[in-house]
Amino acid sequence: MRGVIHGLLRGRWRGGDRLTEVDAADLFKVSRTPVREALLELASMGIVELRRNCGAILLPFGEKELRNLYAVRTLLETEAARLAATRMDDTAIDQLKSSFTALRREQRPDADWKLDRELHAAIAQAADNPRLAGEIARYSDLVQTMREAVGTVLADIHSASLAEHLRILRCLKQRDTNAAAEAMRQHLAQAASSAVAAVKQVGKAQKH
Amino acid sequence: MRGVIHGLLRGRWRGGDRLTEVDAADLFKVSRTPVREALLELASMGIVELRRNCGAILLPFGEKELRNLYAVRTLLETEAARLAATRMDDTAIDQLKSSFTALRREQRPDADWKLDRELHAAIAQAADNPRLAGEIARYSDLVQTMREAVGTVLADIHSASLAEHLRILRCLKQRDTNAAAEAMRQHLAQAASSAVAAVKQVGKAQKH
DNA sequence: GAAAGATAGATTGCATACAATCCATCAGTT
DNA sequence: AACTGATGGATTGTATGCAATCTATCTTTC
Repeated sequence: MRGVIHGLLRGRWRGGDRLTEVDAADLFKVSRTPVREALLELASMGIVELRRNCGAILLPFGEKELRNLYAVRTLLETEAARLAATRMDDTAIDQLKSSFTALRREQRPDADWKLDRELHAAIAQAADNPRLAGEIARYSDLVQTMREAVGTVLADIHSASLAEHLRILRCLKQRDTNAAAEAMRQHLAQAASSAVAAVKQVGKAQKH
Repeated sequence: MRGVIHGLLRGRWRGGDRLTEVDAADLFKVSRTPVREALLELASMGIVELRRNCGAILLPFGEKELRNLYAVRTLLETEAARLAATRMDDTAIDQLKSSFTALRREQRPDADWKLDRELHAAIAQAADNPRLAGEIARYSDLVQTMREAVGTVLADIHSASLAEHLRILRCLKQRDTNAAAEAMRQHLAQAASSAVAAVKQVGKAQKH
């Protein structure tokens, strides 16, 4: 039950909090079985640590952890961008480019994330390495999960992202591998900074 | 039940084979519950694909998939080596070096893999990014699982690995980030070639 | 003959009960 | 007073039954 996963985090569990299977089951009005599977998935995503007969403890998630996460994500996605620069076909690039320019006209903030995810997925796909694409998708899901867990503060994509996206697409179109990788790196650095800022804001809010 | 995971593969399931939960449960004389969790873990490792009401299908695993896997692994581990070159402390490096030279004298082939895993784990640890270390451990486990699944053919570590290990340690000691990353890359390239050769051998053997 | 619908079988998703394991506390002994 | 062993509570690991869902085949209708 995927809802359980998000639910587990939407509440404000602080890092180090301990949650047993029965507690979680009671909390979400389901049996232990789906909770158990949800916890296993959360553990595989590195969000909780499962300790035998001790319950699941929610790992701390602050600036340091966020930067570590984005470090790995950057590693994966810059490589994908590098590979995509030689392998992605022009029609896919043009299609995405027009999607982004269309988005700019419409000004729909909620569609930003969707298109962002589409771009990253398309690049991962073009890298022609399903395993790499799978890892990228995993991290995309992870970020999405954390975003929902932290709340709406992270909902706004940073304003410069559109320009960054277009720059990535331009590099891909020009078949410039190094430039594409660098553009992706900078895009993710911006995203990381934005996420860190949001987490800090939430941290402050929780103290009040 | 981790035994189930290995057992699922130790048999010769060819890529595309379909296995339902009840079949697996009967096969290993356990109930569906642990089988289910094992399949979920296998799916998270990208070894099987879970299709609703269709059973788990074992993904094909040939040369292409192996090279894709090692491409991701190389990405993770070269970065770890790069980071470790500046952060790993001398005592840890020296300790590993002496372990390897001691191993050379003893000539115990079964201890090779263990020490190899220790080296990679130590470097991952030294990178000071628990998430990166976690991913590296995940891939180490994955390779180990595949190794056991394919059989004893992959059991022999390639002969040049000792020299490669020592070279990595030398680069780390010299705090040469680029050299350490390059040494790790070459080491993994060798390992990949060795694994590919073994898989091909098994493929031939299965045809007879 | 082809397509749409129904029906039966198969398969997974969830709930509950039970067994095994672990941890902490407390009593007893030196 | 410190250490060892036992005991009870808590927590996870596993088994089993039932409900929901999907797939494939067969039937019916046009």
